[in-house]
Amino acid sequence: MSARPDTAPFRRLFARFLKEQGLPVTHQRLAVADAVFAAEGHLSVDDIERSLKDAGERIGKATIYRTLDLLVRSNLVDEHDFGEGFKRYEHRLSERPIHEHLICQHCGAVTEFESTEVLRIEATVAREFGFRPVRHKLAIYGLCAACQEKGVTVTPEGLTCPIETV
Amino acid sequence: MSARPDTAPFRRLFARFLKEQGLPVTHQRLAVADAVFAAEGHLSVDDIERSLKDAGERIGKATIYRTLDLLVRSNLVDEHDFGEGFKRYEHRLSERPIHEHLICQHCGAVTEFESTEVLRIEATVAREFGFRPVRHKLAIYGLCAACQEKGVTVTPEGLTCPIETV
DNA sequence: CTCAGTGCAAACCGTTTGCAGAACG
DNA sequence: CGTTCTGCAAACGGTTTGCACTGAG
Repeated sequence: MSARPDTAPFRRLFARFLKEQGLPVTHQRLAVADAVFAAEGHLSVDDIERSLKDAGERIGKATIYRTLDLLVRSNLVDEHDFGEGFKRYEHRLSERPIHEHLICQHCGAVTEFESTEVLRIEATVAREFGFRPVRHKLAIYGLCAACQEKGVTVTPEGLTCPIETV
Repeated sequence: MSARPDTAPFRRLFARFLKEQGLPVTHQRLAVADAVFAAEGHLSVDDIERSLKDAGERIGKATIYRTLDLLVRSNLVDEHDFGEGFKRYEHRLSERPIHEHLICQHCGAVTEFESTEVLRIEATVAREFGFRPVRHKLAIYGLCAACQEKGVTVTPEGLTCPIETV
């Protein structure tokens, strides 16, 4: 349970970004950044708020949202939407700079994986459509191994394929 | 401008789905289904509401949302979230049953493309993580060809990579 | 006739914004 | 000290829900 890496270097990076943009380096901004950098998973705003409260910080939700916007703009943090009705945030300082997500539709577990094939797809669309890719999001939804072992199955209730159109 | 395919067969499919589920086949449900089947692009709820109003239908927003839920459950319609703060809906009756999206960050244009490589990626994660893929979403964000020709460029304001972590 | 569906409006909930007071530079 | 930020609370906007009424079966 010693998974608390030193966040100081990351905090310093964020401070540098703020200075470059001519923005004040406030205690609250550093505290929010710390909360995100210290965590490993995909954090909701509620997660961050709780983490700050546990750390004894008294920071309003509005400030958290405003700081997350800065963190995303600084490229130090990625914003995700896993279709839960709210956003999640993940720092980019792991050893997996580009990765995709596997989302279990039953338990909600999120697994990360890397795929160089997506880069090939990007290159293909660049060639074929003249599109200049900047960023991509690949999410695969399904059942994780643990849920399959528990005997969970997806219950299809829709019309079955192939669709007869006549 | 004759892009108005016959929606009757699709409407019949949806009616069949409703009957299979023991749900009443109402005028409103068929009207919403028609509006989605008749359109080609990725529709917002506002688009659908407007289309229904233009067709002389007086259908409340709540009914549109409730019917879209049924259409998605029937597998006749896909739900998308392109990060605009609301959902978009697209019927599945085109000749591109599985396709991915190219989203221009400047003009918002959405282009569809097919990629068999994503299926290979799905197979890989199935093998590697024991994950059973059901559905995926791949969206590539960047600049479309038209915007590039207009001289639009992405203005990076964040810290530049690679990130020095010390 | 009965029960589910519809329309309306209010509730919901994550997120954004306006403003008086606090803090960075 | 001026400008920007912060916290609070109210506003916002897409979506959902409660309820009296309508309509499908």
